[in-house]
Amino acid sequence: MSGTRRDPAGRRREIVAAMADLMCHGEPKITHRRVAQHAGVPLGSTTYYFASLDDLRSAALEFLAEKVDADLAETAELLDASDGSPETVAAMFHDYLSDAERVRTELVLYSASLARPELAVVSRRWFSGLVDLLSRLTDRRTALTMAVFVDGACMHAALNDEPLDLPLLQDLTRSLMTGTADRPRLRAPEETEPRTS
Amino acid sequence: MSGTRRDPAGRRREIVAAMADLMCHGEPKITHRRVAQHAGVPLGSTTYYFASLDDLRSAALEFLAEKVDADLAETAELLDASDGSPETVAAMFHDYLSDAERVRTELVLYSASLARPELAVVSRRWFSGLVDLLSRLTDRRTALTMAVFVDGACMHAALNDEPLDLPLLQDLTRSLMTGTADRPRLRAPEETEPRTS
Amino acid sequence: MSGTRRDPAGRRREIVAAMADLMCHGEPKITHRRVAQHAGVPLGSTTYYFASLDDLRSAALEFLAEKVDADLAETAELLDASDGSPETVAAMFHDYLSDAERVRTELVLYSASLARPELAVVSRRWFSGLVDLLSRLTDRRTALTMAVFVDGACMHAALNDEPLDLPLLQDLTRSLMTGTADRPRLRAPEETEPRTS
Amino acid sequence: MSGTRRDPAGRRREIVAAMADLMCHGEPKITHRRVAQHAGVPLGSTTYYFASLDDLRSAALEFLAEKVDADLAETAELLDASDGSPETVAAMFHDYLSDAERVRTELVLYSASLARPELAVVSRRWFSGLVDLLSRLTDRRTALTMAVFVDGACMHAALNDEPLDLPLLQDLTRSLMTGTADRPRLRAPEETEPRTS
DNA sequence: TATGAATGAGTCTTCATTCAT
DNA sequence: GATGAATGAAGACTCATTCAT
Repeated sequence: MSGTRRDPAGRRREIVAAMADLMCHGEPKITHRRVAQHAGVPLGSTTYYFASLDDLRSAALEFLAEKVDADLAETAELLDASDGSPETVAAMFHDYLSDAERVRTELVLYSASLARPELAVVSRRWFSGLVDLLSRLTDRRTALTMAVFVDGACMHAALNDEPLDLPLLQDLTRSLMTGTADRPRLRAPEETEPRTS
Repeated sequence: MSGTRRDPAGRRREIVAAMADLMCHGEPKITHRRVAQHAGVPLGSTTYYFASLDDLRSAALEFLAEKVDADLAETAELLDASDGSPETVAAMFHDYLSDAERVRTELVLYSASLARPELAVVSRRWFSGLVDLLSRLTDRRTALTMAVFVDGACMHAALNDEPLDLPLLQDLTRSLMTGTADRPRLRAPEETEPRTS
Repeated sequence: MSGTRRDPAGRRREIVAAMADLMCHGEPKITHRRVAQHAGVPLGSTTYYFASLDDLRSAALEFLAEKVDADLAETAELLDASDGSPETVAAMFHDYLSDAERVRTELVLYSASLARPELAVVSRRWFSGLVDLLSRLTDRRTALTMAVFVDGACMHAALNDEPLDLPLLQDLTRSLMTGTADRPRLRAPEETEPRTS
Repeated sequence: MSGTRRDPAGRRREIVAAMADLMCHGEPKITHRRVAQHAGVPLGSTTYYFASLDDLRSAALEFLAEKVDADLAETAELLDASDGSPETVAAMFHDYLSDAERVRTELVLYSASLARPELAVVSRRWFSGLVDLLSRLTDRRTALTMAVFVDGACMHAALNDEPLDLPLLQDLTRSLMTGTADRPRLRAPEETEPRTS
């Protein structure tokens, strides 16, 4: 009955989580009232725990960054327990991209960096964390390439509400990790139009 | 009488461009006054030409979409005039990613899509336009893969204020387009700790 | 019917005057709403014309300072047209102190200087203006003394809602300006208690 | 257990003193938090000891009034122990006016009276106390005149952060108490522009 | 047509006050 | 008895929008 009240840390976290959630859903007009309502706390609480709405926003972004770190760590474990084959990696990518929430989080983090340069640090941490992770499987340069691709796949997933299909991811990882594609892909520009020449 | 005045269409466009510019720079609080100031027009103009701020915002996004289309068309021409080799394509990517403004525009368009689903159409148009473009060079599936990578590279460029380096882009395009990498990249997990040599 | 509206300067002045009036009456809690109500204008007007409540307060103090200057100038004219005798000066003091509004204004100006050192300039201008004025009648040192006394008399009048009585003012001016009192005033401390010793 | 705690009366007094101090320094926005911080006590204490902020404010003004009374009493003693000569009185005035804190206190008390008529009682008590005091040295009417002057000198000191110079005070007290100035001070208006000499 | 004065709705923020602990 | 978490009322301030000119 009273467990909920008088739990400063918990309440604070609830508010932050609510703000983060709204941000990840692209809410265009986030106000104290909206956050309070979403968190199920009275208006005053949002201002009691945070000196300004901007502070709350910062806390939420930090919160998201931690979530990203946690995801990264979790993925690292899975990776270590796996065989590290392109197929497995592709499957993990697919799983990752299937989590709409997570995918949006990344987009939010990225676009927030635009307006607030100090946030770029967080986004870059995510990115370099991913590169580090992939470096366990391949050389650093390829890991970087793969990470860039994953970012693009995130955008794509955020935009289409579904991840790229698994076979494509498999092809890509195989191609990048082994340097061997299953078939030649070059096509001359002319080829596009004419059939019979 | 001076030529600058009495050009309704021009003034309207100035306002739209100002709004678009502010949006691309991540301005957090865009108001009529801010846009008017940025465009160098009186406050009243912004409300005279647009029924609401939201209308103006929509016009700006349309404006950006057109810009994207124009970029796409321009790139298409360049591509047609080129030899279509992976190196050339990589160079074009590099050029494209070097334009910070453009790269930001894409990120803005993407994150705006999050908040306003109707915009996802615009973003998807950009993406499929890119795929169509690349399809002139390779099969549709590879083109899709490349487009995803370009999106990722855009995010990366927006975040780091500089594009990925050209060699990496070259490796990637070559790898995807020819299915041939210059060297094997797979590294077995075991390899990290050599057993018997 | 429309003369009142669309008169920016006039409306601005109304608001300033309302604020000044409230300040002079020692209103403890001056808010936008209170000023708006007192000036008979809508709430928005008070924020439209002044970037902040503090700006409005500053404008009001400037307004009061101008009023003080005007009073000073007016008094100067009266003084020039007078015979400059102590009696006349005393009478003018009495008139001055009889204006409750004016007397309060001075107190407000003084106490505002406490909280906002930049206002001390205004208060000092009033004071030195008074000294200059009195310097036309007597030496500067005596003028200073008289000005200090007038300040004290202002405080007294503000506190008691009525000026010091005329005879006292006459005695004082005569005493200071001529250096001649009508009777000796020294009384030995012992004299207070014992009658017969 | 350390002696500092468990001293309700002492803590109460600390809070009151902190409030009084803030008031005397012209703090524009006095809140519970501000007082608590200034007094070095927890926020709760300020509401625990005083039913409302207004109560606390009243207590502080009472506190200041007592301080004024104490000053008055102390001055009375000094006066009784002195020779009561104008020079001595002037020196005492000078001492009094040299205490910036005290001088501000009076101004605060006066201006507070404006907003809260019930405080005028306190201010008048100070003033009549001063008159009583000076009445031990001279007739009541002159004492009143001197008290008014001292009030003016307080304003002047508060505004300039330093008291009037001693010689001026000496001249004034001598002039008022003996009715004898060291030199004639009248200057005829004509004198400004000499006619025929 | 074009502009800026005008206004009130809505937001952030502060804070007196209450009250669980 | 003391304290700080908690909250809603209230104020400063912003600004979209309206409208007189």
